[in-house]
Amino acid sequence: MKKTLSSNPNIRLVQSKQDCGHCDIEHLCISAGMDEDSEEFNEIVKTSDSFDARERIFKRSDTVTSLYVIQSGAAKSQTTNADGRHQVVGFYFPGDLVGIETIAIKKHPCDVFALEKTWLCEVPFEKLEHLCAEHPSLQHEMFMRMGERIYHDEYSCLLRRDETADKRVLSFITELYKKLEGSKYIKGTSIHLPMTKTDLSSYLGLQPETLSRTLKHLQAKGYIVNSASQIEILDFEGINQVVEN
Amino acid sequence: MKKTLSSNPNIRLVQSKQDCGHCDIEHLCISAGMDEDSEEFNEIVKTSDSFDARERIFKRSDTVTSLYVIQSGAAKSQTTNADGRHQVVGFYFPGDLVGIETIAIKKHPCDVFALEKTWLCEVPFEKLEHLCAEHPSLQHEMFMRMGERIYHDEYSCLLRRDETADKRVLSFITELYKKLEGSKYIKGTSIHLPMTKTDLSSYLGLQPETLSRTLKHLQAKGYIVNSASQIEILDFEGINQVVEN
DNA sequence: CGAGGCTTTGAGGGTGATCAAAAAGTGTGG
DNA sequence: CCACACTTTTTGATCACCCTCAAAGCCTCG
Repeated sequence: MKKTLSSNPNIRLVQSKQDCGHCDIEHLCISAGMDEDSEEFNEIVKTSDSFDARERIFKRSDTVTSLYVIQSGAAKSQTTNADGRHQVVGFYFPGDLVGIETIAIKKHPCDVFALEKTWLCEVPFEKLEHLCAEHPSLQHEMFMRMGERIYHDEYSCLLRRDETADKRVLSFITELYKKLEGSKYIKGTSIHLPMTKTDLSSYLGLQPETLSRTLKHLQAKGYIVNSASQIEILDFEGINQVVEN
Repeated sequence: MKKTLSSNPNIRLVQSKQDCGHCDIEHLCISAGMDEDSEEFNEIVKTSDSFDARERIFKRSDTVTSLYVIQSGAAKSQTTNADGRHQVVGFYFPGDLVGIETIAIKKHPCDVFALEKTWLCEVPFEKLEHLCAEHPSLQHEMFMRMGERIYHDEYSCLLRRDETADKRVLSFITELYKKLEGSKYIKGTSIHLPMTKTDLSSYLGLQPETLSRTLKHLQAKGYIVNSASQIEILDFEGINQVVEN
C-alpha cells in the first residue's frame, strides 16, 4: 500500500527536519508571520516523511484536517475528468501552502503528486486556528496568504483564458522566474522545470503538441532557449512586450 | 464627480440599513459566523449609500482598506486589457464578499460596477482582523469564506478553460441556479440575470456572438428557454449529463 | 422619439485540437 | 553497462470550433 499523509495518520517523523528553527525555508513559511519566536508554532507542526518523484501525496476525496507547507521539492495537483483525462490545476514550490483550497470543503478536490523528492510540513488546521486567535500577526499572515492566492487565481485564470498560446507560455515563464528567483530552480537566466512538458501543457490549457510547437516557435523568435527540463530566458524586454499586449 | 466608496470617505450612512440586527441577509453575512450576538460586529460596519445600475462602485487601483458585503443588488468586476478590451472577472450577489482579492495587494485590481440598484456594507479590514482575533468563530467564518472562494476559483477556472461553449454555459447556469436558490433572482425554474449577455459572454471567455448562438442552440435542443434577461431551465437531468461529460 | 448600446444573424478565416507515428528520453532489470 | 519497455516529446497533416468582421434588428433610457 502506498503511503499517503491522510491514509497513514502515524507519520514517521523526520526528527532532523522537525525543528522550525532549523528549517531552511523559514522565511517562506507561514510561521514567518509570527512576531515572537515561533516556538508555539513549532509545537503544532508535524514533519512528514519524504515523498519520491511521481509518488502520490494526497488522494482525491481524502479528508483533510491540516494544511501543508512544501519544505523542499515540488508538487502538482490534478483532477481527473469524467472521461478519464487528467488536468493539472497547480504547481507547488517551497513555501507554498497545499490545502487552503480544502479548508471549506474538508477534502482534497485533487490528487497531489510529488514532482521530485519532496518534504512537507503538516500544520493541523484546528490548532493553527487557535494559534491564529492568540497571535494576530499569524492570523494576519494567513489572511494575506489566502488573499494572495485568490488574487493570483482570479488573475492567472483570466490571463490564460482568452490569450494566445504564445502569451500563456511566456507569462507562465516570467511569473515562475519571479516566484523562484533566488531558489535552486533558477540558475542565471535559466529555470529548471521539475514538471514534465505534458503537465505544463495541461496546466496552461494547451495540448502537449501545441506547447511543443509554441516553445519551438518562441525559440525561433529568440525569446527563449528550450530544452529538456530547462528554459532559458533570452529576451526579458521582448517577452514583456508580447505579454503586455 | 462620480461617488465611489473609496474616493469619498465621508459616506452618507443610510441609518435604516445600519443595524445588522435588521439586515435581511444577516444569515448570508460573515457576521453569521459569530457565536454571540453581533453587536460588536455591528459597531465596526459602515453602511454605504446605494449605487444605481451601471454606476461604478470601485475604481481600479483605488486603495482598499475594507471588505464589502453585498447587502442587496448585484455587481460585476472587470479589468481592461492593454488594448482597451474589457474582461469580466466575477459577479457578486447578496452575501458575497467584495474585496478579499484585494487584502494582500491593498488596491482594487478591477473596476466594480453595480448591475442594478445595489447596497453594500463596509467592513474595515483592520477592525475585522481585531474582531477575528477576539472571536474565533468569526475568524473561522473568514477562513471558510476565503477557502470557498479559492476552491471555487480554482475549479470554475479549470472547468471553463478547456470545455466547449455548451458546457461552460450550462454549468454556469446550473451553478448560478444553486447559488441563488431561494433568492429573488429565482422564480420556479427561471433565473433572472442582472448582467447583460455581453458581460456574461466575457465572464465565460466567449464572444457575444458565440454566446448568442450557443444559447439558441441549447434552446433548440430543449435544455433551456432563453430570453432577454431570463433563462428557464427545462431539463436539469439532460444538462447534468452534458456538464458531467 | 431618437441615440446608443445590446443582441442576433451571416459568412469566412485562424488558432489550436485531433489523429497518427516517429524520435528522444527515462527507468528498470539482467 | 547495456537492452528493453515505457513514457515523453516532437513532427506532420487535417479538421473543428470559435473568433472576426460586417450589418441589421432590438431594446433601453434619456
